[in-house]
Amino acid sequence: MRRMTTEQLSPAEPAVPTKQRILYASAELFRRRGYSGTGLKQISQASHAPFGSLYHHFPGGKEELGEDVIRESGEFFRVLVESVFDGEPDLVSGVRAVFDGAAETVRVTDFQDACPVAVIALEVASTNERLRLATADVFESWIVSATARFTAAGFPKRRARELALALISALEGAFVLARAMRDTTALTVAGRTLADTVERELAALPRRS
Amino acid sequence: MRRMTTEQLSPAEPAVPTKQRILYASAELFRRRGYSGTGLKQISQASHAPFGSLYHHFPGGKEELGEDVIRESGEFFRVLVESVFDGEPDLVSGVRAVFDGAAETVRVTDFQDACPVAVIALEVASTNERLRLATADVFESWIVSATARFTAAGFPKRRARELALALISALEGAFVLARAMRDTTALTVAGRTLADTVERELAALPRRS
DNA sequence: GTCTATAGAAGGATAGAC
DNA sequence: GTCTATCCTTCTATAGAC
Repeated sequence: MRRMTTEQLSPAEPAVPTKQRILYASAELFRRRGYSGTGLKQISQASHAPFGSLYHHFPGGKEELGEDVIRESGEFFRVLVESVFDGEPDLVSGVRAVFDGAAETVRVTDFQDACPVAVIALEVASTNERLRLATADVFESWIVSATARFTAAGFPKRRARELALALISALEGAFVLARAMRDTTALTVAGRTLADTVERELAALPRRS
Repeated sequence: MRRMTTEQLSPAEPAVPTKQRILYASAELFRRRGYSGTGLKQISQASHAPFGSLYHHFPGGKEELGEDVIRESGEFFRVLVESVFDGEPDLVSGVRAVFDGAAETVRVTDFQDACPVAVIALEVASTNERLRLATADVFESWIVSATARFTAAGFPKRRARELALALISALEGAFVLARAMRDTTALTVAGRTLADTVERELAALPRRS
């Protein structure tokens, strides 16, 4: 599967528009050092963009940049996870593949990368309503996306959304543990546990006509 | 149950030793504004301690203070969760009570408080080895604590630890979602999902002699 | 739209009087 | 142990030349 990182999208090549370079570099820095822990000068340097360009492309300053990073990263990961699901024969193996893919990614990046949405969500949920709302919107879009998978597999809508919530919760939480402990076991175990639940409930579902 | 917050432990009363006031105020600020997002001058102000006292009690500066906050908060929450478990008649209702208690807490604090350990873990796991190690130690202590509960209920040690990992992952992840979305559903759903898994596996366990 | 320079505030840290 | 004053760096943001 594709690696769950945006690293390869932050080149110094002039072919990539300045605004995109800034966005990608910001996402990389935010997910590793946090939102508060990342300075605009660092972003300017990492994106090979002069400092003034940041305020040209993001007149709202760091906050606007943060919001754009959240929303773009959210979209990126939603598409990525959907592609992982699409590459699997059924829902249960799809769930396993998502967690195993995440485990592989954190291992390959030497436990450097976290989910930028979760990092910012934890940091600013209490203090910055604009960014909090952006993270909430992203989580909701992920939930809607996953819920559709579960309903398509036969779950009633209500239960499908609950399982989507449980999936994303487990994934984000296991990410935190795996990175802190430098051990991917939390991710693989969380994935298998949830996959087992889905499999069992799926088998107990009444047959569709 | 007791509220999952240290708020009440950060009084201005001179009866509380300065060092403790600093620790409590730091924990409060870190969990709401993050580690990088909290300044030492803020801590000095919130703890009603002169700035110099910070470096008197924590010669290692912000990093030492951060480590102490992680380890003390970790111990605090471990004891708190154990007391919740002890107040329930069995393991399954204990699991539910922990998640429901967490949901109640975030609701009561108006979604202000996160888990300080998770916040710092996400922020600094890649950039500060000392703090990363402290968060890893805390997570490990939680896992050990939860594993003991599961083994006592009859699970084999290997599976007990897996369930402990799944529990803490789900709890931390649901915390992130609940706070960002200002909705405790993620916590209650994650708790119920995990409790169901535990209940089912418990029933399938061979009877103990 | 690119880039430099700098303002003004806040950051962590230290020295030293009391 | 308490508290004030200050140092130097870094932060976000802005002004303005090109």
